Amino acid sequence: METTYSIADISNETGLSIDVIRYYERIGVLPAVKRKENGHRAYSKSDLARFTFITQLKRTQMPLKEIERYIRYYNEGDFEACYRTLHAHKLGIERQLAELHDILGVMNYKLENYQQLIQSKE
Amino acid sequence: METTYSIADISNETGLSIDVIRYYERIGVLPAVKRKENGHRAYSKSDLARFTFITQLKRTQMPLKEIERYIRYYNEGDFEACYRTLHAHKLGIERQLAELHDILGVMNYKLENYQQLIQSKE
DNA sequence: GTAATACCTGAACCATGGTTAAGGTCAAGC
DNA sequence: GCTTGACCTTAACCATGGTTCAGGTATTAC
Repeated sequence: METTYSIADISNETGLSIDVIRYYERIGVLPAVKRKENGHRAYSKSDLARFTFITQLKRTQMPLKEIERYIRYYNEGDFEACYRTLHAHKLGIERQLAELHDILGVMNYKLENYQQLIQSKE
Repeated sequence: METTYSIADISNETGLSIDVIRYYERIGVLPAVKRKENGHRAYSKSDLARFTFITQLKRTQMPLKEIERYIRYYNEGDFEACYRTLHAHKLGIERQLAELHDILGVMNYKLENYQQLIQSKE
């Protein structure tokens, strides 16, 4: 009664294209998984959970190399390294959030200027 | 009494490397500026202000092509297009902020797990 | 005069993150 | 038995965003 997922299922769940999933596996970002007799990849539930988290890391602009390193630490059981990597990355995201927030302010100011410019021309 | 800035000054103010400034000029992202008699670029105060804003856009991951398009609209006096471009981009940033925020939540959860794992091993 | 500094140009090179193409296997439905 | 669909592999190709190199000019400092 083991549920397995095809590569297309994983693509649907994670939003990655099928080609990208194979590419990530090739470069070591997504771990290789079991195959069915016909050679097709058969993903387990825990594979899916892992992949979901990895794609979340990717959405935060974590470079593939760093994701790969993180995965490696995890596979080696070096959870302190996992912690450190994740924590450092989190600080980076927080800095980025703060910066984006500031820039939004600048953009709002510019947008107002443009609005006035446009209205005064009508 | 016109203040001008060298390319090194602009590099210091914007955080872009000198090479990148020349590269951006080449691909049309940063407008070309006046030269001194010796051929060196002489940036004005308004150039600096523009470049600062452009580098802010870049920090929000706006692609160089889109920045270039925005600059073009501006030079053509098409402020409505400027407005639209900026506004659309702003919505994108807001979506990204929301997503990053969610993922931070996931990361905090993971970090806690790792902490417990690490402490239980000590 | 010569060295160091600051800039200039054009062109080659590079890293990252994919995408596409060519050719093949396997199972299901008609 | 043949087409369709889902998957497979290897390898070439591509876009973006730079970086580096080679060779040259002008200014200042000694």
